[in-house]
Amino acid sequence: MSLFLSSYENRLDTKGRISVPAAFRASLSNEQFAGVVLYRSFTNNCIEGLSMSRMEQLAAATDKMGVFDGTLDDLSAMLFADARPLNFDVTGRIMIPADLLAHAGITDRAVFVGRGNSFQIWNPDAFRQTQDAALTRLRKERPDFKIG
Amino acid sequence: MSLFLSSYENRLDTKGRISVPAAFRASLSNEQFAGVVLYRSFTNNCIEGLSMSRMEQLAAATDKMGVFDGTLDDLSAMLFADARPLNFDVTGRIMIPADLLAHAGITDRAVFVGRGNSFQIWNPDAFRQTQDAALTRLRKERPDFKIG
DNA sequence: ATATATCCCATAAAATCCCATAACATTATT
DNA sequence: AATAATGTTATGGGATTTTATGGGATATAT
Repeated sequence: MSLFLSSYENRLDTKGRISVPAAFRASLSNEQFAGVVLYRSFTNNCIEGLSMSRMEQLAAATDKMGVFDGTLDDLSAMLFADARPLNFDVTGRIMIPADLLAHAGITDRAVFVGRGNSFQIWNPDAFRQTQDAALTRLRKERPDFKIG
Repeated sequence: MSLFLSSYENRLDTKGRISVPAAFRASLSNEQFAGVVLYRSFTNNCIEGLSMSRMEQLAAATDKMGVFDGTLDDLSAMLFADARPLNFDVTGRIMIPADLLAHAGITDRAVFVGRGNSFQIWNPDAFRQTQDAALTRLRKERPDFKIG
């Protein structure tokens, strides 16, 4: 599975459509389902994005351990209930549902943010703030960190 | 995995392209992805460079934390969001994005600096200064240390 | 019927391909 | 040792393709 890397800011048009970055589409090119799965982040004011196959992988994983873990069960139930499969149109755009946009505070612009095996969609300003905060936190907590 | 060694100064052309040193390309020749991954150094005014396979290793390491608990490490989150996968063109050049160039203060020339498993890209003058400073510091801290 | 979504095509900007040439280094030749 | 020959690498620039975005027309649903 190829990774989602980097960040791309795109704009929503008057019809509410937005291009999924070409690089992300490339990461999804071997997928059965030509599109993405989105859901509201539990932890941030942003939208979480996955490939359909990763969604299936999650279902399999919860299946295995889920029955005994109440919290996990709740989480995955929520996730599956909230998840929206969205097809690309011919030019690689999607229409993000209004409630997801509201949850992320997105109006006319959005940043697609790579997270390795998944990605997020943010309001550009909110994202910058969160990034700055994370960097500050990192510098404080481990001033000597290296990427090895 | 082969190493990145030595330093090479190359120039950016009018389109912003720059040749990745042939020796570095050779180190990457058995990679799936024909290119490099660049990101802004957290600690220096320079650009960090990695192979894609190294990026994938990192993703695999952080993946266990996963989707449900949302605890993807600050560090890896920042890294994935900032990392730019850049393909070589036919002659082994890449286009370094403008924000990375700005971060490193690079305009028309850049030095590729081997760092073993990774490499860095510097403004030539900034690199020389940093090198000199490091040498002075070393001499002071260990007066008995010999240069070669 | 009215709103909502999908298909289709158009366009400008940016990235990439492709070929040509210049610089360099290495080897061979006198 | 000096010079010529060769192959590799770096750089330059025109042509082509990709990508993001816009909008009209057609379909679908409430």
